Formats: sequence, structure tokens, C-alpha cells
Amino acid sequence: MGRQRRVTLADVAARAGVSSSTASLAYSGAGPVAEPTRQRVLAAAAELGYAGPDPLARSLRQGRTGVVGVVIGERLLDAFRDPVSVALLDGISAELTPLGSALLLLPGDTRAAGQPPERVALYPLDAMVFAGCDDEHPLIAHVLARRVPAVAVEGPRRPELPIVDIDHLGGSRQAAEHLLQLGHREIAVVSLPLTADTRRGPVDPARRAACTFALCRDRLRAVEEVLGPTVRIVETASNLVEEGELAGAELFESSPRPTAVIAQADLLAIGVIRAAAKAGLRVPEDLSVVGFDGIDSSGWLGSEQLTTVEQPMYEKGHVAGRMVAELVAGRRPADVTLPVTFRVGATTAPPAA
Amino acid sequence: MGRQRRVTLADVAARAGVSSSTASLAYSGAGPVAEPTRQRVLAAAAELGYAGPDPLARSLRQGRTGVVGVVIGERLLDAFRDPVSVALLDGISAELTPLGSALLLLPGDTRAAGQPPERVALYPLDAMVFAGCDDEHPLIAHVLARRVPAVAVEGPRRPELPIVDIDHLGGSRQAAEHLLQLGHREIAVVSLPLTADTRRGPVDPARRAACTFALCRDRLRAVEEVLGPTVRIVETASNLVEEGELAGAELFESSPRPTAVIAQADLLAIGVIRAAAKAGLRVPEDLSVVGFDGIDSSGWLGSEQLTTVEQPMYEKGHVAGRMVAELVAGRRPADVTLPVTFRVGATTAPPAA
DNA sequence: CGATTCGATCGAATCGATTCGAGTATGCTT
DNA sequence: AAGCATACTCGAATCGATTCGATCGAATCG
Repeated sequence: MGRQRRVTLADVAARAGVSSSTASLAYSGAGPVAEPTRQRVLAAAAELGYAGPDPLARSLRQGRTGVVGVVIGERLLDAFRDPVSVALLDGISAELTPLGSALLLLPGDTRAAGQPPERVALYPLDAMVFAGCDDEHPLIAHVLARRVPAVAVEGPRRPELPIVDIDHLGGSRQAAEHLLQLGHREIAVVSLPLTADTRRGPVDPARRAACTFALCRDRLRAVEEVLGPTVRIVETASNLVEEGELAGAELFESSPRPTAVIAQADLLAIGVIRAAAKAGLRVPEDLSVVGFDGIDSSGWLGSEQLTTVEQPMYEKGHVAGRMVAELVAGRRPADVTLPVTFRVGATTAPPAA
Repeated sequence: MGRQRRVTLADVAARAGVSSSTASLAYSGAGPVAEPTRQRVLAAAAELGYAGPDPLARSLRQGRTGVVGVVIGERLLDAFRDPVSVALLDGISAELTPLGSALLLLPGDTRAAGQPPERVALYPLDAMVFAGCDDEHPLIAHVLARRVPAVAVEGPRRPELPIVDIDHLGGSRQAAEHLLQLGHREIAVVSLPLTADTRRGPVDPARRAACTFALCRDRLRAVEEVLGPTVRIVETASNLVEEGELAGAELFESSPRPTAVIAQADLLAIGVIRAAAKAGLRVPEDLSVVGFDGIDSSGWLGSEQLTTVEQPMYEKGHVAGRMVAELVAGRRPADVTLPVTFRVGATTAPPAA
């Protein structure tokens, strides 16, 4: 006996004594079908062990799969460790699930995956979400060429893609002004990665100019507007506490030692605070630290509140999800920029005299 | 002008003056095509703005989409907050990405999604992974009926599904014996959810018997074998630090107050330790706490090490990923049970005299 | 030189459904 | 009883590729 052919809707229809079009209607409910007929079809299906129309064939005909691709950051594992990314996924998912769509997690770094980008673009997708990606992410071109509708979240910033963003400029500016008003003069920035080829360490003007992450660019620009273009920047390789700690350690060994640090993310800020503790520096007495994001830091810092720029993480996800829904429905959604709130916590104070 | 029809491979073939079969070969490389011909096809494609074969049509013909569905726990958001789940996803993804497959995150709780399970089973999938699910998860029946190959990770435990599991029994037994040997007699268990309808609070025998999560069942059974069937159990609603804290608070208000707690997960253990701190109890002097999983707790607990059962989180994911690959290749992989290691940390000690 | 093989290409069948337009029987209206 | 709307069903076209077997000319072999 050879491999038996799969049971198809046509088999079911034949057994029920109806045409396959009628059998299809019995399943989809897209047209009038007499109840007895429907029962006969369902009975025939049960006898043959038919579990319903094949999703692939249906998708091909309808041109819709219910699968929405997501590229989130460069490395998936790092994204999972970042509450902001997770909140984004959750928000998108919350909007899309009721519409019958689910998220396909695509490995952000196709280079690491050892696959050419076009190999990755082979999934049957209704839409794509690029979150926190490089403006030149290799998948973007392929997705656009295939005319798969796509949205960006905080970058990539490209004219073809509608984007949901937050007020990086305003938030960062307030953070910098806050430190300035407290009297700090030696302020350093611990930044997120500037480009997709991750490096770590001090940022010189050439590197600064090469920044391809829109988010990082904006946050740097705002700080430079307030503190001047020569502000000292240390770059991290990823948005992780460990990375913040490395950057912090580097800063505290240098001289003049900064009296305040602007971290471009709360996770980095927490890392900086840890590095400070290890270097014997008290926060905020010896060092002020400002973060960005407004995550729940109680797990990391105990009860002390981080001074930070709160962004609407979930709302961002919900908006992105609704944008995807719009795109799939054939409309082009307008760009959205969500406001942020600067919140003073317990990690900033005037510098020691 | 009406909506123009999409450019298809046939259009490209016509323009290049070849048959569509040849054009297909030019793209897939599945047969010999003369280089000049191939160039002509590619040129025609470029002129028409054709970005390559439609993934859906290709998938239909080949019977393969590269999409692997994952149901991870009951709520996706909780899963993201659990390092063990995240490690699992990462491990699976690491195995599947090189094979050209990506993970489709399915909302675990289809009830919450407000969709009948069959609605959810409509995605074009090559395979499914059920991780930490209820034995009776509604999707399982549908997936099996459709003959989508599936693997289980630590439950559901069903004869139809190959499973990768860890040694829950051995690990939990060692944890219980450790406390017993230290001299503890008032030992309580803080358990993971027993069923999909989440409750919280003390577990009576009826509830105990109704447990549908294989993982939880095994871990309870091992502890009961060592400590007797009357051991006190408090159930949590999810694997979260907050939940552990609630359960701990409940235990410390009761009398006799337990001198030791076996938590079925490290996150719960951390919650219990927090509750202890709030109740003015010192760990391990006034209270011993054992966890399960072996996550990096340094973010939560400072430098003190949790006494816990370490499980190979990543290895579990890798094995699951390889099982999926086997299934997709048409083989049926053997079940795997991975060993665990009991590790004594700083959170257990003999009870106060 | 005839037979064989190989490389390149093509035509047609296939994957498994959905959907559109048409056809038929039935019931209702006047 | 003629006219007409309604409910149901069917056949055929369609979605966009891949793949199998056949064909044909050119190169290789004995």
C-alpha cells in the first residue's frame, strides 16, 4: 500500500453527494446552504476523517493567511529580555488576535541566520512589522518589492513605511535639561547601538555620524542640542543590563569621572547603577542616572524609582497592531507620534560640591 | 483603469519568451537552465517588477510553509516574563532558523481570544509545538485531526505527541529530601497552576486530583512521596514573581508557619522570598526556600544564590527544535527526558531551634 | 556512423480550496 | 395562472506556482 492521498474537500463532497462548491459553502458559511445538506457534508467529513479545508489552499485563493511577520531588534533573545519589546509584542498581538492574525517571529539578524534575506522573505505574510530596526535593514527592500504591507515602530524611518513613534526628542531633551538644572556639568551618555554591526565603547564623531538607528539618532540629537555636540558618548552592543554595566564601568574608570549619566534605556541605566555600586559610587549622591522607557524597575532596583522618560509601551503596540489591521484592509494609516512623560525618581540629585 | 492584476511568473515567462516551467526552474534552481536563459528570465522579472515566486502558491504545491506554530503557556505575556519560556523559544528558534522555519506565536488561551479553537487552527503550519500546556488544551485535538505534526514540551502528555521533558520527579524529590535532611518538618509547597482555569490559594484533595498540567502533577507527586500526601500546597495563578509573593504572604499569615517552602519555579521562589522580607522573616535563618529552574536570579536577589533544581533550559529548546525538524522530515522522534541538577544555594538552612 | 546519453526546454497535470455566474425548484403575489 | 423573487446547488474558472514526463538537438562513445 502506498501513501494514501490526503482527504480533500472534493472527496467529502463526492461522498456527501454534493458538488465541491456546496461543500465549501457548508464550511465557510459564505452562502445559503440547506441545513440537511450541511449535515450530510459534515457527516461525510467525519466518516472520512476530514478536519476542514486546508489553510494553504484557502489562503492562496483568498490571498490572506492571517500571518503577520515581526522583526524586532537585531537579536530575538535580547528582545525577549527587554520589557519594552515584550510589551510591544503583547500590544500588537492583543489587537491582531481578535482579527484572526498571529505573529511570526523573524530572526532580526539575517546575517547571523546564515541565510540570504530573500530566503527569509519566503513566508506567506499578510503584513510585516519592523520594530526598532536599522533604516537599511536588508529585509525591508525585499518586503517592499513584494508589496507586502509593512509598518515601522520607532524606525526604520523610510518614506514608504507608515510609522508609530514616540517623542524621542522631547523626552531626551527634558532628561538633559533636568541634569543641567541640577547643576551637573560632567554628563555622559550611554547609548543604544548606533548601527547593526554591534560595537562597544567610546563614540567618535565619525561613528556618531554613521548612526543608522533612527531612535538612537533622535535621542542623541536632543541631548546634543541641550549639552552641546561634544558630549561624551559610550555605545553599548545591545539593550541589556550587562551592557549598561560594561559601559558604566568604562565611564567610572575615566577622568574626569562624569557626575551624571543619561542612559538611552532603563535596562542600560540599571546596568550603570550596578556598575556604580561596584565602583563604590552612591546613586544619586555621587552619580545621577537618568533612564528612558519607564519599565517597572522594582525587580532590579528594589523600591527606589528610576528617574526616567516614560513611554507608552503598550499603547505603542496597540497602535502598531491597529495600523497593521488598516494596512491589511487596504488603507494606508497615518503616522503616529506618541507623547512621553519625564518622571523624576530617586536616582538624580545635584552633584556633590 | 481598474486594479491591475499582480505580476505572475507566467507573465515573466511570456516576456522572456520561455515557458513558465523554465521560469520556475530559473528561480528555484531545481533543474538545469542555461545561463543566458536564466538571465533573460531575471531581466524580464526586473522589467515587470516581479519580486519572485509567491510564497503561498509555492507552499501549496510543496506542502510546506516554513511556519511552525507555538503555544507557550496560557498567556503569552506571562511567558515572555519567564526566562525559562524565553530560553525555550530561543532554543527552538536557533534550531529552526537555519532550516528556514520561523515561529508563529499562537495565543495560548483561545478562550480569552474570543475565538473558537478551529478558528485558530487555520494558519498554514508545518508543525506545532505545545509547551507547558494543559493535557486537554483545546487546540491539540484540532491539530491532531489535521495531522499537523506536533511535539510537546513538558506537557501536554499524550500518546500521540512525542515529548521532550525534564526529570521533574527526581529534581523535586531531591529538593524535598534536602529540606527534610536539614531538619524541616513544616514544609509547604507553592505550586504552579494546576489547571487552565486559574485559581489561587490553598489546594484541597479534590483540587489536587484535578491537576491537568503534567509538569505540576509530577513535581507535586515527587514531593508527596517524600513528605507524605498531606503536605500543604498553595496554588498560584501564573508563574510570576508577584504570584509567588501572594502565595508567600498567605503562608506566613497562617499557623503553624512553615519553616521551609518548596516553590515549583524560581520566579515563585523569588516572590516567596520577597514576601518573607515584607513579613520580617530572614532567609534562610527563619525560612528556607527552594526553587526550580535555575534561572539567573542575580537581577532579583542580588548576589545570593537560590537553592534550586537546575534544568537545561536551552538544551530543552534545542531538542524540541530538532524534534520538529525530524517531524517535518517525516520521521517520528523518540521521547527525551533531560536530567536536572539540584544545587544548594544560600536560601536554605536548618530551621531555627 | 548509429546508438546512447545528456542538457535544455516545454506542455500539462497538480496542489486544495473559493467564488462567480448560471440554472432549477419552490414559494409568494396579484 | 402568469410573473417574480428566493433558496439552494452546480460547473467551471481561478489563485500562482511546482513538477513529471516527453521532446529535441547536440555531444559522446564504441
